[in-house]
Amino acid sequence: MVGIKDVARQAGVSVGTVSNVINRPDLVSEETRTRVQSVINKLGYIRSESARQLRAGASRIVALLVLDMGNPFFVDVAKGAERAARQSGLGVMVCNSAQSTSEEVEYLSLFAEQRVRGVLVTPADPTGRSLDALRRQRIPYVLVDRVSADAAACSVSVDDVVGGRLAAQHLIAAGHTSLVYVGGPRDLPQVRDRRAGALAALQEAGLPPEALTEISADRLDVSAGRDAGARLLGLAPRPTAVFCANDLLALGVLQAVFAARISVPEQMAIVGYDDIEFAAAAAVPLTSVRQPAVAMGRLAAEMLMEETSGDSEAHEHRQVVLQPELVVRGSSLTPR
Amino acid sequence: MVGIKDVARQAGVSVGTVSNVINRPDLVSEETRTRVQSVINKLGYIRSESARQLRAGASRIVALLVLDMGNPFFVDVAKGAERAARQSGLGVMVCNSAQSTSEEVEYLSLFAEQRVRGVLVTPADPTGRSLDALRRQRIPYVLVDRVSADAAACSVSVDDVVGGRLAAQHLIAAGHTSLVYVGGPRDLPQVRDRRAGALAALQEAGLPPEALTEISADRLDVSAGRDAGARLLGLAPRPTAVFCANDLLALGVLQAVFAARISVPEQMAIVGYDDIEFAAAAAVPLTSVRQPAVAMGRLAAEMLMEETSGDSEAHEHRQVVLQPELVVRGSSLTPR
DNA sequence: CACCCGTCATGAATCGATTCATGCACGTCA
DNA sequence: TGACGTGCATGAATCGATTCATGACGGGTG
Repeated sequence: MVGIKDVARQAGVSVGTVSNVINRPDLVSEETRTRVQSVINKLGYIRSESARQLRAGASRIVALLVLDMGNPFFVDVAKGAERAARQSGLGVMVCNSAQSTSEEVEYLSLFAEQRVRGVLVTPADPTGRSLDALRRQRIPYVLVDRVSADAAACSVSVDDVVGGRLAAQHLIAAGHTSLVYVGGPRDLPQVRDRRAGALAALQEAGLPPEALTEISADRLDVSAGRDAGARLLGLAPRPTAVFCANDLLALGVLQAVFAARISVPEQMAIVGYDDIEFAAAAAVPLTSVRQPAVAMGRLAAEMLMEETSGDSEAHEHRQVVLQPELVVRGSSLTPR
Repeated sequence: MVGIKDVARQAGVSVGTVSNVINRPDLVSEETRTRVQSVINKLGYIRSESARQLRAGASRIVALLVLDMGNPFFVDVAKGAERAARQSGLGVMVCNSAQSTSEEVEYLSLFAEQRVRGVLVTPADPTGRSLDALRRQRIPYVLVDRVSADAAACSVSVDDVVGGRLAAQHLIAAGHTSLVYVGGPRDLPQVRDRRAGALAALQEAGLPPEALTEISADRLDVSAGRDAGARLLGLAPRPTAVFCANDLLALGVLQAVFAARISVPEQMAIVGYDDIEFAAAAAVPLTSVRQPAVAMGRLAAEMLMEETSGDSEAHEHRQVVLQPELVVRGSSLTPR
């Protein structure tokens, strides 16, 4: 493998000069620069990131750890983060904790070994303990889609209470006086907050808390949604309005409801959450609460870079909260 | 940041011994080992991957470069690759070329700088030129979902001609005598091969090549599918059978067809490709050609590790071709 | 007692790029 | 002419872990 020394020898200069050609070309005379450049091209020299990194102390990679790469919402977050990072010359390593605390811990220690520049993470560990490892190593991190409980880090999130309220208000305005919330694992703040928002909307409309029935799925994916849909259909009287903690669940529910030949939205209105592309593409387009996923990824990356670029003592952690937006589609239109 | 030297000093041993405790514990006496271990824990020492890597010459990371992370098919491939790599203690860096040759080139050079252990790639560049960079750097790579034209590398793919034939045979068996192929960018082999398979099936059934009408989408995603669906509806006479190059397109077509109040499958049968989870979750569950995506990712990673572990001279490149499978669902049931 | 062997620990050399104190050559100005 | 500055190039030191030749020590054997 050709290294900087080979280039230096071929070009008849010192290694320091080659390094300068690459990193501070203005310090090198025109003539030397072109000569060295041409040798670099001829030999196909590619500098070793590990050597650079070793010297510099930190890598040029930002890690992104998400809960579920099978959820297009996180794919969008990744897209936003990647774009922002690339603009600053950083690479992004996207990893999937699959909502498992142990996977999360393993990945975080992998990141620590890599001396990544920083980590963008939607934690799976409800205790937040797994992040201690990062703190001990002084690796900056930004919480994504989660508010930092103790303000120990920056965070970018979307107001899930508002989102839940928007969804429920919409259903209430359409005349529904009771609704079902299809949630997921209780320890996910997202799941809890969306429910809290829905409850608040009911209360504001003068409806009792009992107007909200909850069905709890054990994962947040389509097949869990199908199971939830089956349970939903077993309820008596049959619910007329359903709000799901995310679109994957909603699509599963939709499918189960369809299979039972119940028409949407006439007999049952369904609202999802995230507004993934497949929500609009469902045969009955899904009403959903849109989250600015790409923007969230971008902001998170930008905040991380802000933190790592300035001097770390002066840095003040920020909590950015974005607003969700209701997107009304066919699955919840007011029946005439 | 605490390094191996700090550990050595605290534990009263040499750096070499600390290294041995970590990497070859059997060479160290019980007593020393536990003492060093406890110092490691106390100080929170985490070894620097960059330093290891610099010495070792190659990193412990495998790169995966896919065409579209928005396509759940590639998410599954990533899942398979990740699982296999993790079992061998390797990390996976997943990146998205978004079908852009220039992005691809940038990422590949990033990988080269990182001295990744190897690359799993579904090339976007139709010329295959972008891979030369890897070859020059002697970075092993495995083609995913693509056959190596010149056998210059290993590859794992699925027989797309067979897949296309399966889809078309199914439609022909249901009584359709002409069909529309909704394809994508012509330079993607996947798109071409699936079409070729469909043509072959027509021929085998004694139907003329004109029985296949082609509509070409410019991307392989849902919104391109919607556009294609609109064009499809403009055809006269209206087609009764549609085969799409992937499920994203098919979902878009389905949506457009639904919006036009044409019933599926009674008035129009639709078959997709990939069998992503959302295919089954569509309100009219989509008939699709299933590809063993997770297995493909796993195999690709395994072949890469096989290539990198043995001595590279002895390695013989292999071309593994998997078989697709038709999954019949509601979108194509034979009308009674 | 001399010798050998096995078990452990040592510490210098190494990987490749960056950085910075040093110095050379040339030009300018007093 | 000597002093000084500027523009460039130099090469040794450095980052942190691994590796390996070396050697210390203790026990067993002839």
